[in-house]
Amino acid sequence: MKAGSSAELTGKGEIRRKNVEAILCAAEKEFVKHGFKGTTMQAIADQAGLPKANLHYYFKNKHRLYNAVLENIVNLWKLALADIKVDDDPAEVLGDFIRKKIDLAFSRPIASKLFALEIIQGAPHLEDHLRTDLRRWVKEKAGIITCWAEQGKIKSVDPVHLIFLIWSSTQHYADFDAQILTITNKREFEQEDRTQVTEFLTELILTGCGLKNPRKQ
Amino acid sequence: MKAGSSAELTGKGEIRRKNVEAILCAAEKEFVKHGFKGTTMQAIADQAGLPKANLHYYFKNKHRLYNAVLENIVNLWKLALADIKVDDDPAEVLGDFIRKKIDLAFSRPIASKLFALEIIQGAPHLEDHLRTDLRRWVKEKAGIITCWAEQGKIKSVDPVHLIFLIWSSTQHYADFDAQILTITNKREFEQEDRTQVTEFLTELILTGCGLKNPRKQ
DNA sequence: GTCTATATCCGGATAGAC
DNA sequence: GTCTATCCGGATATAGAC
Repeated sequence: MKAGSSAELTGKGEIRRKNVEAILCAAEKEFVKHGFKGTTMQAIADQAGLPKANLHYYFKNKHRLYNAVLENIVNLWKLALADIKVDDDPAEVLGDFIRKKIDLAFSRPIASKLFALEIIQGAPHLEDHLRTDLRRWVKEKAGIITCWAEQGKIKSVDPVHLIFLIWSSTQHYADFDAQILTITNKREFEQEDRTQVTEFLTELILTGCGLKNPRKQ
Repeated sequence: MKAGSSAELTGKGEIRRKNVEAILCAAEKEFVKHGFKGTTMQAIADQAGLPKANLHYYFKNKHRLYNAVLENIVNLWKLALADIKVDDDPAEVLGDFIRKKIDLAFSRPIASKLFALEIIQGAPHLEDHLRTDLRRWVKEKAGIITCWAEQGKIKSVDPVHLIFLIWSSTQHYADFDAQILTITNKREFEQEDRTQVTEFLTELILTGCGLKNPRKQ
């Protein structure tokens, strides 16, 4: 059968898609556990249930595979960067932002961890994204928060540190889950925990900004 | 000359102390950059300015060396766990705690990062510390915060999540420094940044707890 | 106590059979 | 398109000279 044929329903494209998916998923897990250098192609192959040579067939080398994993994660992040306008209500917007970040942390903890790992190790593969996309976004949003302060809609707080606070406090539940679960003596998070964290952070941060939580009572 | 002799002023103990110190310091840096598996003894030796075989002389193997590094870090953490009493003033105590954590983050960023790395990767070497020391500490302190709430000294917030919030928001400045510096377009933190972060977090978190910042104006 | 030289093993990558 | 067998560089650890 010739390569590239699309005669069959479950054609080669389908197998490829499934294999690539399995490899990316396995790679994410392994890279989090042992970092880029510490992860072996063999371990990823085992996780994915494929022979090692197939990984090289689909991705050429370890670096390309790693970059593919990271790219997926950066895209997730971009989706979570809410679009805020000056006319919006501060309490609503900040609340939404907190909720969105918590959802990401609880639904994709491994992606969150790999992102954190990269930053901790000096962001060697993410420098571009940080310097362009993220920096622009922070500048824009900080400007809007400053406007709100000038209009008396929000207490005058440093907007950039406020953004960092929301990032750090929400991401913590993904990155440090091992610590949190051990300390609270749980095996894994439940829906209840997610709700509780959302309420706690929304309430405390909004109050800290001199805002009223619109969802409270 | 016999081993164990202490005849000389700069005796063998002194050389040992200096070498061990250099190795531990170099190891901390390398382990953060590449994780446990990804770090090579050769890289640590180069960093420390010693031949590789000396590392094995002082530490026997890679695992022992890693554990020695971690032990130092856990001790740092224990020192930062403030001792709180029910009769203390909540605003003073929480402010002190925030300040202490920020000082640790800014003065020992690499130690902070290695600790974070361990937790993110599932805390394989720290489980004991988390389950015993840390869990006990959190339980105790949470109890005190609950007492404060019952006495009306502080708004009724979830004490455990409040502790996590202080940990995450302060540690963020060490662990994510690459992201923060890139976004704010700086080369490194200055004393001014440290002060600003302290004031921002103290003010926002205390306000969020319904407390007045005793150091403000 | 220090360091060179080396034994042994493992990981990334590929050649080539199927 | 898939997988086995293999090459080669590099890592841990140690033996043994100094």
